[in-house]
Amino acid sequence: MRPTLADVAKLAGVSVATASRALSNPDLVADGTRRAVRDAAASCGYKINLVARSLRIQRTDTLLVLAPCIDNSFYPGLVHSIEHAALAMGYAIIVGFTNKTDKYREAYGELLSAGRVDGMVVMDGGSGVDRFTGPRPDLPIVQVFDQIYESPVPVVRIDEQQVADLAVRHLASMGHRRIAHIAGATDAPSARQRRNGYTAAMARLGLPVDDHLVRNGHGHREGAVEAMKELLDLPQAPTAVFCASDSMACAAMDVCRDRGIHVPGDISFIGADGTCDGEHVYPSLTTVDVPRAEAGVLAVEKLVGLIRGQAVASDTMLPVELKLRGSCAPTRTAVAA
Amino acid sequence: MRPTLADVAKLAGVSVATASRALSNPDLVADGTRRAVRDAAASCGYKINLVARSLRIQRTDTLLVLAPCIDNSFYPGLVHSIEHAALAMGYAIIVGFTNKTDKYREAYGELLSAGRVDGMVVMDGGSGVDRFTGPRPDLPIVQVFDQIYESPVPVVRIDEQQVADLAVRHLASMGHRRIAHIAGATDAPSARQRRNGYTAAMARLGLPVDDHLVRNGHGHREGAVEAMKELLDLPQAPTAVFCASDSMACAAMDVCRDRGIHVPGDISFIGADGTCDGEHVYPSLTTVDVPRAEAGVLAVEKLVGLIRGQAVASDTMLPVELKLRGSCAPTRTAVAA
DNA sequence: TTGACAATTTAAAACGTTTAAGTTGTGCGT
DNA sequence: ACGCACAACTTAAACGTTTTAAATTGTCAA
Repeated sequence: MRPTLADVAKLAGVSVATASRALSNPDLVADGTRRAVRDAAASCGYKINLVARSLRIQRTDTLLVLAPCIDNSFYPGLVHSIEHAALAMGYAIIVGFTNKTDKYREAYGELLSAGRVDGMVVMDGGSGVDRFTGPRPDLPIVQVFDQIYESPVPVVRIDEQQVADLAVRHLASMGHRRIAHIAGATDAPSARQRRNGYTAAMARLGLPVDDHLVRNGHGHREGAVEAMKELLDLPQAPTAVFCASDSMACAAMDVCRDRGIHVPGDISFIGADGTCDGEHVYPSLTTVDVPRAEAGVLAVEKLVGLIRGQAVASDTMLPVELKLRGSCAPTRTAVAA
Repeated sequence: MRPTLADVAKLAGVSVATASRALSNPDLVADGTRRAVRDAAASCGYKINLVARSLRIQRTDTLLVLAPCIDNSFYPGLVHSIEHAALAMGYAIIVGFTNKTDKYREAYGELLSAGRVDGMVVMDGGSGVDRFTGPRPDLPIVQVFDQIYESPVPVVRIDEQQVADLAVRHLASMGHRRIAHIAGATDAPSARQRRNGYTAAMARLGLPVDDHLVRNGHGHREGAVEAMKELLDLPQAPTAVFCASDSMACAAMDVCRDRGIHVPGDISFIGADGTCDGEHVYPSLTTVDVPRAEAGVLAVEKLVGLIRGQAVASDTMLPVELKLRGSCAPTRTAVAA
C-alpha cells in the first residue's frame, strides 16, 4: 500500500497535522521538525494524494481545454500556448478533443460539472449553439474565437469581418475584381462571419458580388477541392480566391496544379489562420494571421481571474494582420497597365 | 453552493446512503425510492462530485497520455485512437504534451504518482533514458513505440529495423545503389534503430555504406533541409534518400524543388510513419506506414489490464507496410536497361 | 403470537488531506 | 511568583462520496 501522511507522521514522531504543514506550509513548523518530516517522507517514498487534497481544499488546480480536433493544424499552437500559460500559473490542464460531436463535448463537460477541473477554455464552436448542453454557464468558462455560450460568458476573439476585409482588400489592390470565396463549415459562427465579411468587403469596394463565386468548402480539404473545381468550371472563372482557412486554400491550390493552372500567375490565393499548412507548400500561401498564442494566454488569464472571483472583461478582441507570402500576384491587366 | 448528496437525500426524504445507491446502483433500491431520489436530484441540479467519489473508491477512471509534442503530425492520430479506446472502456484521458522537456515530463508524471490518474501511456521516447525521472515503474504504465522504461514495463511497438529494411529494399529494387539516409533525433531509440536498420539493410543487399550518405536530420524540417543540402553538394550525390520521418522527407523534397531537381525523375524519396504530411505534397510521398491506430488501441487495452491486475504481454510487435505513392522511380540506368 | 426470512433502508466508518480551534510549554516583564 | 504572549504542536472536524454491517420493516409459516 502507498504510504499516507499518517505513515509519515508516525515515522517522524509527529501528528498528521504537523506532517501536512511541514510539507506544504514549511514556515509554520520548527526547523528540526520540518527536517524530520521531510526525511520520513523521503525514506518511505511518500507521494501526496492529490485527490484527497482536492476534496479538502475544494480546488483541483486543473483546467479543461476543449478543442474541436487534433488533426487540424490550427489548434496545436493554441493549445500549446494555453498549456504554457496554465502551467506558469500553477494549473495543470486536461485537453479534450471533441471531434465536433456532442457525445464527446458532454463527456468532457462532465469534468467541469463534476468538479474534476476548476474551469474550462472552450475553442469548439460546435455544430449548433442549441444542441450543445455543456456545463452551466455560471461556472468558470472562457471561450476562444468561436462563441457557444451567450454573453456574459467571456470570450477572446478576433474581428472575423476584418479577416475577410484584409484579404479582399489585398486582392483588390492587386487589380482583382472577380474574387471568389470558399467558405468554412456553415455551423461555425466564425466561418459565417468571414463569409459575411467577404460580401461586405466586396460591396464596399464596389466589386460585383456574384453568388456563383461563393462556394461552401465545409472547412475541410475535400470540400475545398470540390468547391475549387466548380469555380474553375464557371463560364467566367475568378482571378483570385479568398479561402476561409489555410488548409482549404492549400487543397484548392492543389486542384489548380493538377489542372496546369499557374499560381499566382493565372490565379491568386489568400488563406486565413496563419497556420504552418501554408508555409511549406509551393507557392507558399499568403494569409491573414490569427494571433493564436496571444489568444491562448489571454484566455487562461481570464479564466484564472474568473476562478478566483475577480471581475474580468467579458469580450476581448484581438487584431489580425496580413502575412504576405507567394500566392498572390497582380492581375495581367494590372501588370499591363 | 452546489447541492450535495445530502441535499438530495433530504429532499427525497431518504438517507444519504440510499440516495447514493439510487443514483449509482439502482438495482439495490425500491422502484419508488429510486424515482423519488432521481426527481430530487434533477430538481436541485445535483451533479456528483467526482473528486470525492475518486477518493472513496480509490480510482479516478482516468488515464494519462504523454506525447512528445502536438505539432508533429505523427501523434494526433495516435492520441485519437487512444482517446477513443479509452472512452469506450469507461476511462477519461488527460493528454500531456511534454515538448520533450523533463520539466513537463515530471509535471505530468506527478499526476500518476499523486493518484490523479490510474495509469499512463507514454509515447515520449525522451531525451535520454537516464534523465527521465518519471513515476515508479511498478505503477500501471504502457509504452508506445519508444521505450523509456526497462522491461517489464510493457511496450507496444513496431520492428524499426524492418521499417528501414522495407524502405531500402524498395529503393534497391528500383535499381538505386547510392541510397542516402536522413536520420531522426539521435536521442530517440526508434531513430537510432532505423539508422542501424538502414546500415544493416544496405550491407545485406551488398550496397556500399558510405558514411557521407548518412546525415543527421534531428527529426525536424530544419535539420532535414540542412542534411539534404549537404547530400546534394556531395561529389557523388545519392539517387535516392530514405528519410526517418515523413516531415523530414517533405522538407528534403522542398530543397530539391528549390534547386530545380526533379522528384522522382532525378532523385527518389521514401519517408516513414505514414502521416498525412506526405499525402498532399507534390509528388506525394511513398512511405513506410506505421499502424498507429492499432497501437493506440492495444496500448489502452494493455494498460487497463494492468490497472485491473491482470497479466499482460510485456512486448507486442506490430507489422509495418509499404505505402506506395509518387516519390519513387527507377534509376535512369535501370530504365535504360 | 412468534420466529424466520427477505427486502429495504440506515448509521457510521472510511478514503487522505487541510485547517480552525485548542493545548502545551517556554521565556519575559512585572 | 504570576500572568501573558508567543511559538510549536495536536486534536478533531471537515470535504462528498461509497459501502459494510446493522437496523428496520413487512410477510408468512408454524
